[in-house]
Amino acid sequence: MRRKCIYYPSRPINTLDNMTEDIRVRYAPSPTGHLHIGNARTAIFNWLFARHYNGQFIIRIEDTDSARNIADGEKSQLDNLAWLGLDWDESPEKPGKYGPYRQSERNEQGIYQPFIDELLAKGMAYKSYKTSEQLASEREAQQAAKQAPHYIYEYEGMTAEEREAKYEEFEAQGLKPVIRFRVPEDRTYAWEDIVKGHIEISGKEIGGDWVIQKADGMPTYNFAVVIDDHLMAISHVLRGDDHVSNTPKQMMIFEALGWDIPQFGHMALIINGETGKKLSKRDENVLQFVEQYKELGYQPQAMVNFIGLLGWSPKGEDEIFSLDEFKQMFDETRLSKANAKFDQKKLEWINNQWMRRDLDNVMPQLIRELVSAGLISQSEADNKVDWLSQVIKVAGVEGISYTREIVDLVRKPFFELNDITDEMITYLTSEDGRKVFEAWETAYLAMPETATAEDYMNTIRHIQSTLEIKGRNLWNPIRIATTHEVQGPNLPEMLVVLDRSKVIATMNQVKATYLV
RNA sequence: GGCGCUAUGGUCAAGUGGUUAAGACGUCGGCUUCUCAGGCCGAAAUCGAGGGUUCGACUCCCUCUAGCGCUACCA
Repeated sequence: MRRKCIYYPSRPINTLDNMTEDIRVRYAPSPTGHLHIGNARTAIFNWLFARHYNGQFIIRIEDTDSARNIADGEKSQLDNLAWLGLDWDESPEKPGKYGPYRQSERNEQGIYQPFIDELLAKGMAYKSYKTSEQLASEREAQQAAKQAPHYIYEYEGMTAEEREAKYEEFEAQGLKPVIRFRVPEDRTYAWEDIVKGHIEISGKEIGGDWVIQKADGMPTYNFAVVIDDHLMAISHVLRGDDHVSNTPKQMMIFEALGWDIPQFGHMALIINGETGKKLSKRDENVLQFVEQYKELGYQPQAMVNFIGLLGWSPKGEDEIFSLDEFKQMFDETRLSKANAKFDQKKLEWINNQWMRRDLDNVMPQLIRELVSAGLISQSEADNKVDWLSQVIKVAGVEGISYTREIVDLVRKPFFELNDITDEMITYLTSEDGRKVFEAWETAYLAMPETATAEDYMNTIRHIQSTLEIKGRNLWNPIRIATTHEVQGPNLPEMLVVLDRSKVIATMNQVKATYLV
């Protein structure tokens, strides 16, 4: 059964605000790449959980696989988290009293070794010298026999002394051991999951004795997590569904060491809409990384808004929320149990909403897009901020999904002119076209530079009534003469923004080329 | 194969025995008497299937099916 109350250590946290100081959650990425959408989601929900209950949010780097760590992985992750608006109480750069915050450093300091030794001494773990070839052939044999892969304990029936003797024998052969945990298969591991309710898994289903320390001396993930979560006083673990089957392994270590077990919550996964599978870093067809969205000009608030609604729903009907609003509303019982497809269209819509809501703040970014697209130089842009923001508004920012899209919207006719097509020539040189052009040219030249969109509209309406020409036959010749386009934003508004001398030059050019 | 989890429209989802089954994205249609964008209005679901329980089931139970996850000296 799901319940709103989370017990830690044994009291409902919602009833007493001053009890919430015990809440400590963590985001624990491995620095193998940039911040993935899925990881961002885990981080955001952990942050929300911590902040909603006035708890602490800490970041721990799980870099026990040195082969997979990449140079700037950690920095990039943290930078992107900060960009999203998250903050944290403890991290490698902001050590608290539970440091260090990188598992590699914790290992160097010998934090894990005493617990490995303790388990060894208690006979709950042992040294295993099987080679990867042996392991592979055992597994193959099991699969061939249609059995579930299961580790085969090599010291069955031996006394401790006999086992020690074996160790020496293997060592003499120059073999390096890993440490395996002796899994109690008669136990059932059960917990009340914060999102999924009651879950239980039999010790028999673990797959047998698993490695807690690798041959290189590094602890494995499932072991280090337990040690660190305990030592760092983590009270709640909110993570992806894909960790459900790790949970019993971790529980047995907590138990073996005599420690309290944190509350677990396993969130449904984000899946790829096309493949239906867990969103994977290898899916090239979906933008996977927060950084990619940032580069296209998605707003951090929009990313948070979108992710916050993926696998979680608020009570009312609103859809646009800030991080702070999510924090106020957060309720772990509203976390969805079913996987959610990543819907890029919805993200686009949410980002559009945020850009419009926050247009003044987004404007500098929009202008920067024009500079990086080479439409205008930086110095010129600096001098024409007001004009550029008018152009951007007239061109239709209201319709774009992310800032990068403004470039193509604004390019023509504000920075370049289209070629005149045959269709345009037809509009221009028709009988109506010639009349309209002449009337328009006269009217426009008579108008002051300060004319408003309304003035231009009135002028065009006036031509409509005197010439009795309307619709495209009226508008297109004017559009073509001034912008070389037959479609685009509202013409009167464009005319306000367009440089008058350029418009006149364009009109003269059109006239000389097609209307003499 | 085994174990675990999940199942409301194309998508995100509300819904906890009696509702016309919310809302949003997307799609389609109409209007906004130049186009595009925007705005406004409107349309579309036998609640995975089959059995029960009940006066009554999207809601409870059982079975099936499907999907996903895990099954490493990765995390």
